[in-house]
Amino acid sequence: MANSPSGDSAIERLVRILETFSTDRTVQTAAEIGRRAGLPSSTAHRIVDDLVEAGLLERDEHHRVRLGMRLWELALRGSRALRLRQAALPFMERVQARLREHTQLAVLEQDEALFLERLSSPTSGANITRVAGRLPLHASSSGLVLLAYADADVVERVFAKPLQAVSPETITDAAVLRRALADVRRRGHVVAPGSIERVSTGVAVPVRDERGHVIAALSVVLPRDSGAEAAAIEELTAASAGITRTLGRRRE
Amino acid sequence: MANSPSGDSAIERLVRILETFSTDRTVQTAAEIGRRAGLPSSTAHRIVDDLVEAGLLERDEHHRVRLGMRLWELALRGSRALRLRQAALPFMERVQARLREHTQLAVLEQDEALFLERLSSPTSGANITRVAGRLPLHASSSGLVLLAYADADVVERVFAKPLQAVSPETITDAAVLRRALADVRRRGHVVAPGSIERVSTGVAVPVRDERGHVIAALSVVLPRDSGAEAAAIEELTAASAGITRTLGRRRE
DNA sequence: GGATGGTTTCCCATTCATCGGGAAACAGTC
DNA sequence: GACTGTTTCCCGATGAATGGGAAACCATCC
Repeated sequence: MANSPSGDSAIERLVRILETFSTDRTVQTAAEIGRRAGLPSSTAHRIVDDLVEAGLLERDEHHRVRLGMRLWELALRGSRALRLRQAALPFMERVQARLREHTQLAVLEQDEALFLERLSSPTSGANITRVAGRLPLHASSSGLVLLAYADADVVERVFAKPLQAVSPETITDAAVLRRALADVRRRGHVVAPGSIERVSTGVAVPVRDERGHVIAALSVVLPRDSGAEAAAIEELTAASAGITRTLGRRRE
Repeated sequence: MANSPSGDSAIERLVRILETFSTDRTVQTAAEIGRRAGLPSSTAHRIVDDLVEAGLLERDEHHRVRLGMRLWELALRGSRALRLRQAALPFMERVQARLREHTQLAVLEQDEALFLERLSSPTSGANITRVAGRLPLHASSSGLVLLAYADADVVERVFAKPLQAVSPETITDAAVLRRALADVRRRGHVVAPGSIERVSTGVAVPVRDERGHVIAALSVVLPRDSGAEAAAIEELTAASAGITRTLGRRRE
């Protein structure tokens, strides 16, 4: 942009604006967006107007603004996320039907676990993960799986920073984490009690594409001492294989 | 932009670029994007680079480019589409489990029916709708429902243009369409045989938000003469009510 | 091997769209 | 009605984005 002392491109700016939205902040005024994105009020207004014009944002009855369906549509058409989600959903449903616990699909994105889909259990409690939400790689069963099969540079970056504790039982020691990752690779699954919440255990397995690359993690959250770990591993492994098979078949 | 004879804003341009992607065109070269979006090659390359930098696009092994997970994430956080989809999914699953036919959720977006979710039937045939796909309002059962409860200006715009036939049985006569819409409002559902495919019948009902506004259409696609219409209407109506109830409960 | 069609990268002078300060109109709210 | 926050408008200066062109880079095919 001309005359932008902030020194960022138009696109970075757009991303910053979109980032001001979140699950618990779905509507805001143009001024709020400006403040959060570090933009002068008049600039923020102009850009927001443009975005509304283009359909990426929508106005509600109070002239406030929220993410538009058109953005959703543009982001999904032909996205990897959609294809993977479509392939995975039927199998996730089966897992959910059998185990009746939170069932989740996550991918590695910018050194974090990004959750593409979740089927919630009506019985079981808190929802720690959310669709389009993120968790650190070392602090969730899905993350551990993704990290275990991740490229070397990702692993390096994760170990370069201190391992933040999410719960009292999060792995924060690098050596312990390395052993855990080796374990995942050896066993092909992970059982992580209390890594996020003390009362629950995450069980996760890798999901591979048609060429054998790990592209996602499939997981369930069990109550801490349900004793259902073995059954969960079995269900998840079967589902994972099914997803891979589906991905192999071109065009659903 | 400085020096842009095309006379369009940076955002329109971005939208045009994103629009070059589709379900059957998920990866392309920067040059292809430029051509499709009507941009000079050097400009296209620069913008694509920026988008990759920002994570909105991703490169594959051949330096070609596709929609990025980050875009997906940004588009979903707090979007209306996500919330609605989340609320609807369990009910859609139930419908699908009972009827074993394609089950779909669509919203009105820019005078067309935009499909937010679909659960496919393993038994039943072709997939006419796709997640993030669109259909004309007058040529699908979902569309008819959405149109029946749409704002006057939408209706006006639809009737302003000639009604394109999608299949031999698509409603193309304005008077017939008006009667059909009145029917939908009176009955609270629609049964549309052959509007898209000769061999199938669409059955759709409106989905209302907590305040009673119609915000979506829920539909199933039945084989033409299955005789399951009545059962479908009943299932869909129950599901629709369930979705409304779920939406009423704040924060899932 | 080398010729070919396409893609990508780099360079650079021009230009006009973007930026943002400020002030006034416009809500909502207490 | 006074107040606080939001939105809309205006406008001059600035420099970032533009796009033409040429060269480097790849595949692929003959």
